[in-house]
Amino acid sequence: MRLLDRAGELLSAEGASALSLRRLAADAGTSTTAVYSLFGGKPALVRELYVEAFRRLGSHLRAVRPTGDPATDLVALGIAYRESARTSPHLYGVMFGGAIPGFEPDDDATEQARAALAPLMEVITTGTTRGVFHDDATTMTMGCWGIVHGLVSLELRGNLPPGLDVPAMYEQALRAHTRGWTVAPP
Amino acid sequence: MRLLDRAGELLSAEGASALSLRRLAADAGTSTTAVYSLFGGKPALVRELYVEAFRRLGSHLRAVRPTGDPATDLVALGIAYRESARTSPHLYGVMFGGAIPGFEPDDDATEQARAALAPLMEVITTGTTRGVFHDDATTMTMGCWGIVHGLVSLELRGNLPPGLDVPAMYEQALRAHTRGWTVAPP
DNA sequence: ACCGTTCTGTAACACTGTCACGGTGGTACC
DNA sequence: GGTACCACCGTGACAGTGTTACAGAACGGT
Repeated sequence: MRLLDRAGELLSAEGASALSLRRLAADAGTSTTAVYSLFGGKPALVRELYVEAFRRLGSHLRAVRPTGDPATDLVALGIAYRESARTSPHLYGVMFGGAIPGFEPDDDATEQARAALAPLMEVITTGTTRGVFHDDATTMTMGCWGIVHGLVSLELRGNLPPGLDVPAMYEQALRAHTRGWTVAPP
Repeated sequence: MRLLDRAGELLSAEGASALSLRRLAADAGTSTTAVYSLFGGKPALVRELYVEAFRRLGSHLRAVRPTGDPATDLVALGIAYRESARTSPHLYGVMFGGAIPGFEPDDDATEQARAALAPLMEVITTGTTRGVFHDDATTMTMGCWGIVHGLVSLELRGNLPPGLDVPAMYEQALRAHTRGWTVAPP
């Protein structure tokens, strides 16, 4: 599907506001109607980009091989998450930022989005069964996703203070966060 | 300024896509040109909403009185942050979600945004001087902002799994996170 | 009273997403 | 081979959007 590929390129290169149906149709050598007959409208086309972006994120996360130590695996997963987001920030904006107005992911799409976090969930469950982590696995998974997504989102939007060594701060924050789940709650 | 108030109401009530200059001008009993003579365009008007939203967030955070224990203060600040975001999710989308296309905060606006986190920074610096926390204060502040913003953002976008007890999970994640900064790194 | 500045409204321009209409291509069936 | 069907496509229109040039209107200073 050339339309979808070109849409991804256009989005990654020039942002969400450059992704117009007319421009997309002209670049793909077709007309705007093709988007409606093939997908059903612009939100439906963006939905495909949405699930494709999460699929790509999932494969990035699946590429980190567990070392056996869940704590270091968590940090490695977080770094892979950040790298995946930084390779195409506009795609990350589609995933979480509501970059395209009028697009809200349906339940099936959000389910596929959550499925991208399977490697994270696996590392955490093995950690809890081994007694390295002490809390509920789902709760801890959300905590890890939260800090990773939060820091990446703040970085991409320019909310971090200028002159900050982001990779060092990021890794340090990830280490501290995982440390918080390894010690037993009082 | 009636235009600004109405813009905030319109945004909070019906979302970013309902905030059109014509609708706004008709509601305020004026014309779209007023937005250009008074602000300089729609992005400039949204900029005012942006700094106002962060001012409101800052006052919410400043309303929590420190108890003397930095760890519990951090959790209280996180809960206040979440409540402030949930009272007007669309405003939160303007702050972080890029809800209005074409609006990017300038350096001055992002500086005012960062200033809203002053209460968080204060609690952390007092914690580090007392020896409760062991890392760099700025790094830890970003970590706290990251997990809080990340979890709130995921919740507002519907990315958390259905049926999850969000307040309980949120507080537990915050406690684990602060615990990670209280123990000394190995 | 005059002028200059500032604000306002009207109307237009260049866009956008969306859809009804007519046509075109390929495929399945007799 | 001929034909009916159906999915797809392009043209053109409609209703919106942000933006701005231009013509008045209100205001204050000289």
